[in-house]
Amino acid sequence: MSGERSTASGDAWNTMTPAQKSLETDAYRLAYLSDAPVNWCPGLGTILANEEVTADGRSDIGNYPVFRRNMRQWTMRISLFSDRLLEDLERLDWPEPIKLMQRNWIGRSEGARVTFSSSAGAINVFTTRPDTLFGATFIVLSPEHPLVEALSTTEQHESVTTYIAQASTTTDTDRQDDSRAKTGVFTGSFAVNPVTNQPIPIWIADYVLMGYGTGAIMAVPSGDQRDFEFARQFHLPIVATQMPADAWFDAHHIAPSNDCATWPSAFVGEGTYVNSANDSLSLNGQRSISDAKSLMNPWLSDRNLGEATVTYRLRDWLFSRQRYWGEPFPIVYDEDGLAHDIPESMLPVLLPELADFSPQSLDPMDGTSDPVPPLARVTDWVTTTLDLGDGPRTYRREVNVMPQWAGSCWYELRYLDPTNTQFFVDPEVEKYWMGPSSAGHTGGVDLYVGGVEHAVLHLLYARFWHKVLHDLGHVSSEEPFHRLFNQGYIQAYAYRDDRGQTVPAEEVKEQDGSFFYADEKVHREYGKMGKSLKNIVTPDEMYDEYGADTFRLYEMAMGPLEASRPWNTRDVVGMQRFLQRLWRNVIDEDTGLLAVSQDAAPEMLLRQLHKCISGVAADMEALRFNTAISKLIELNNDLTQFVNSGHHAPVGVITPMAQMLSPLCPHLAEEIWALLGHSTSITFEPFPVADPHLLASETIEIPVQINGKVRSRIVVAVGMSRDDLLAAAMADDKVTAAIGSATPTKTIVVVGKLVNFVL
RNA sequence: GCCGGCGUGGCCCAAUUGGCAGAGGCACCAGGUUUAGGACCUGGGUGUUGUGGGUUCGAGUCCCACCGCCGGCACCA
Repeated sequence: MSGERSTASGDAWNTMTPAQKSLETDAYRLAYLSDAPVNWCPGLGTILANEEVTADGRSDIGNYPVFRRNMRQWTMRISLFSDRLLEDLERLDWPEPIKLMQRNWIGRSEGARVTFSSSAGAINVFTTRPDTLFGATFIVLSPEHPLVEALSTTEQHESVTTYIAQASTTTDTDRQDDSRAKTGVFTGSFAVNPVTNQPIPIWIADYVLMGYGTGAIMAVPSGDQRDFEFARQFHLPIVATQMPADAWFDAHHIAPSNDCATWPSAFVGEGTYVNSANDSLSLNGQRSISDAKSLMNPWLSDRNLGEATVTYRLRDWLFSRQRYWGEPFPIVYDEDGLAHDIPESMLPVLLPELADFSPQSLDPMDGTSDPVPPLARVTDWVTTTLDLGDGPRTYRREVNVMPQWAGSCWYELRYLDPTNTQFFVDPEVEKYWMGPSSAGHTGGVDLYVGGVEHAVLHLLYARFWHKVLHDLGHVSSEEPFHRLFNQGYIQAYAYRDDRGQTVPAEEVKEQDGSFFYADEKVHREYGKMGKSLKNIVTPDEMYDEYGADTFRLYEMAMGPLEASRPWNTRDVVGMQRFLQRLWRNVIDEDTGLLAVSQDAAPEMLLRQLHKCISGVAADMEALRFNTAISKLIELNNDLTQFVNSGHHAPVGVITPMAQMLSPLCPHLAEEIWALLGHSTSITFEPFPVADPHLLASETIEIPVQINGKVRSRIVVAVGMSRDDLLAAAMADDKVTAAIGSATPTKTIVVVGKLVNFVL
């Protein structure tokens, strides 16, 4: 392959104007200027990426309304990576739910593009069910579809215009309310169904979205519930192409019939094909969808009427923001408006210093306002004179900035080599830390702990970015984060007033089981701690009152890392008490001096220590910090009893304790370490190793059950054989009393665990 | 509506993965002590493991159905 390609227009490259050339190359760029519908959020004063807009059409941050507007903006061609982003999920050690969320967001859908002819030219539709084409009895276009105007007949023009206007003011929330009745209007024109050659009416309706597929569908009411509802609503023909199984008819309490007039709903599933034949193609009698598709698709492509194709839900990434805080684009425009990238020697482009960098304040509800980036106000920065190779000329700087995600797409790489002035990361350094560990391994950071809320934001963007860097040869790894661990949410009570507004949770007072905010009664709910619910407890408050070690310990101890769990400030004190007990075991509070003993610890305490080491080591490995902490508290409680009975804490116990505690409460552990006389940081000390001899005990208590209920316990030697264990159990008084004269029908002996007699 | 996660003492949570329901923290109770009245010491476990079935000698754990809470997606052709 030479890499040569023809231009989109077919013109020869050297005959094209700079503007035409720029347009041509932009079609291949990963970052390109696009004039397309964007998400305009006046409440934030900026546009947003699709991923930053919630399902009900509001901003992910701040919960402001978002409006669809056409604007010229920088866009990243992430959609080009759809398949790789999807496939490589298989190779990642990530929680299944996150993978699923990314799969859903990418939304790969296999189907076919089918061409219908019409008076206004070809109409392309996307369908996942080309096998049902014989049942396509009408076409539905999105109200925003470019052919709508040309297809509207004179008689229908007025109702079409009215409908379009109405659809444009319908909010996304209303449009997605599936309990809403189907709406739509007839355009007056007809298209030809390519397999039946029959004219079918062309309608417009807002249940067809311009942003997905081609913005046009072939409606098969017998096989699609939405199309079915629409056909019933507007009395359009419904033709069955598959005969449902008898069970389907039974479930709907109707007699089997391929006359859809009696059907209560569309049929989706495998069924024998009917009514699906023309002179050169017959699906009749076929039983599987995939077989029918494999007959239909070649028939269509042989006649240039369609082809198998793949559609994605993932759209390109809207990359401009109208804010001050963000990386400026290294782009300037010449007097013709053409974009030029700033050469490496002139990088980085720095933000100008501003006294006022606040975003413009706009009415959050006014979708007609325009975004004005703060940088546009800095006229002497915007206009600049540069020599880009053809002498000093005046240029206009790009005034949009990059979104916050731009930096989080590669910070993990920069962390590897933060002082390097030649490369963003030295290739050897990247290879060492993040390179693939074996053939087929994706590479990436070994463990990444983060919240689920980044599932289709940061975690998708960073993967895309990393693949671009990989393709360009800058990194050896194919993925940024090989293993992902999702910590749970911290949850807390939140309160709303009668208008549905959240009120600051810390100012709410409880009285007789009801809750009040400034004398107004409010309603309690429960959810993720965060700004939107105004139920945040800031770490700063915790540091002030309890210190960072206590705060850290509490957060780790309150439950499994991956579980969401409620914050409870009054529980925090427990961790502080633990640290204080530990401190008093090491330090004489009256003198402030170290009070540890060089004497060997008694065997009992040593055994407890090594049991603790063994357990904590395993817990740490599995990220079970909550159980690790409980084991350390247990050991410290044992130590407390020893100290309170007139001893000093043995240094042989305190030293490994400090080492184990260092990752959990680093400040206190470091302090103890220094007091023990060490001159280097505890951070670099190894984790203690348990002594197997001190872990093994000589005897063990075994429960003895009669019919599965514990009736006695016997103490036996560790490793006692099956026969001896059974004999020991039968010799127990309580057991013989319980069995009496009966003969056990069955005896279960699990060595080292239990004995069970079934009577 | 669909998908995922979770339901264990008053509360947050453990339970060696099918084997004695209880490790740790909060709260509570009793006693002790004190310069300690939200930070001391000692002792105390308060239960139909969400509900109903099933498998098993044995179920918090596995299977089925349902209920509740949390999160995600939702006219995606």
